[in-house]
Amino acid sequence: MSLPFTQFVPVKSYQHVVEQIQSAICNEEFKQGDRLPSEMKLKEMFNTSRGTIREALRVLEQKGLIAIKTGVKGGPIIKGPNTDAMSESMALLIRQQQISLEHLAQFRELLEGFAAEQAALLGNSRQHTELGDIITKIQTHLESEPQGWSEFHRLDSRFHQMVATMAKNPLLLANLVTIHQNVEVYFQSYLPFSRELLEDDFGDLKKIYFAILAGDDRAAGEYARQHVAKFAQLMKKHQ
Amino acid sequence: MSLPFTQFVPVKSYQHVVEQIQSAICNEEFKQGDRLPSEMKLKEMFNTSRGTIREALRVLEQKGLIAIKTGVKGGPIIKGPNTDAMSESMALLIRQQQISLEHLAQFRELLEGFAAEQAALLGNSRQHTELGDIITKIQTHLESEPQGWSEFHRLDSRFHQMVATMAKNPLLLANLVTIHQNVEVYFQSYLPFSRELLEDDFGDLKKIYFAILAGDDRAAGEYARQHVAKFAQLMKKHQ
DNA sequence: TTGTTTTAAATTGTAGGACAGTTAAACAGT
DNA sequence: ACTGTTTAACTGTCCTACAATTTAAAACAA
Repeated sequence: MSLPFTQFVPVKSYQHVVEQIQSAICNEEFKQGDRLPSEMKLKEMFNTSRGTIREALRVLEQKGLIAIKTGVKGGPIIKGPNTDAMSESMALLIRQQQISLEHLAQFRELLEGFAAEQAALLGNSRQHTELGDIITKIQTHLESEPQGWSEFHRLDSRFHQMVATMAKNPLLLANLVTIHQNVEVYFQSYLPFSRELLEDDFGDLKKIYFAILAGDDRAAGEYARQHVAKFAQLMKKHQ
Repeated sequence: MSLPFTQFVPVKSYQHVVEQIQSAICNEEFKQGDRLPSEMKLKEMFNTSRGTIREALRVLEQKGLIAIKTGVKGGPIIKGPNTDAMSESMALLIRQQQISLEHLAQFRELLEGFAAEQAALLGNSRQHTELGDIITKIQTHLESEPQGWSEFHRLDSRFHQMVATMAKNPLLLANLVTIHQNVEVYFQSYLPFSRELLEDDFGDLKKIYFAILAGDDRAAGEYARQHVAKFAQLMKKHQ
């Protein structure tokens, strides 16, 4: 027996504030960098107390929608769309041991492979040039006898992000960026630096790059998947 | 020239509170359902004001770590690990970037296909039974001459969620749940109800179910992808 | 004029107090 | 055994006050 009644959930007033501001942001009534009114003004606009406004702002901040600056000409500032909140919630799940390195690697392999395939099919020549530039920069970096991962990581991230961008699906891009940010933590703590590994990694990227350039989606996807799988294996071994 | 100095970011006191409570939760010093001390007690434990504690609790709530109950024996309650925050942030990104039906459908096809493959490989017999139960329930529902989508949707969601669960990757599950929720909006507004479609849809689910039962990952994945693609096509036509 | 220091004003950060609203549990009356 | 009442432990909301931070303007010095 199920009556068509739903539970009565009292809505707290800070939630009204959150919802209205969030809607306004999603409807693009603010541009990135715009300042929201100060707490005092918001308090009057919503006819509520400053405490309530502050609770709402904390929530919006946590959602990655605004940042807050102190001082004159400070206040709540609209942030553009970003993966901060997604990345943080994923990081939290990893800390709570709900997501393991294997889970991350498996999901990444799926997405990275697909992204490379799509990039091979959809990439335009301007993007091919841009991808080539990154490859050249890595080459130059390699010739400078680097002693650590950090600079390589930056360029590697840019490469993968460019590939994901070429795949022209923002959902795919957002997920890959988020995963990348979280994998990096493992990377830095479990993989000791070695010249050999660096060159091996660069070799993989080159293979992916040329396959994309040739429009060979099957090969690009396969190389990308192998690349991700290989490094996941390595990290697991060192863990 | 880059000196090894980093900018000084003043840490707000509510963040100390958030970090300490978050660490305690991640270190499993609380069990799911445990009550945190009341705002008054926390205020004294952290030697701060109630407002600061409340801001911290709002953040923890937003992160999906606690829920708050009013009244005596109420207060902040520890939630178990969950993907609420991740789903919400992903949903927000979808809203903000106005991600199209095509993007959603493409991504869903990729994930749903993989999930079905993995479910065929990893599903245990208890899960097979559970999936069968859902199929039976849909069968019963069909025989009751339904006049709208709503009940079918509920069962369809459960089916797909069960498949994703069987794939044993929480990232995949969180993504699929979120996408499902967001696709549903399109579904409800663009697809007029029809008995024929309902039966067609049910036929697809049955094919996926039997492939999973047989452990045939290739077939399960292929059917799942076809299923998603077909409905995306239909919605696009009616749009 | 130009560069530096001081001052003022806008705005968030923190603290404290008051009271209303909500709820579980104990108690009382039938 | 059921119903209503009281109590106490909580959160929800509002208010006020002052400290800390930052920009901009004003005053001052070279």
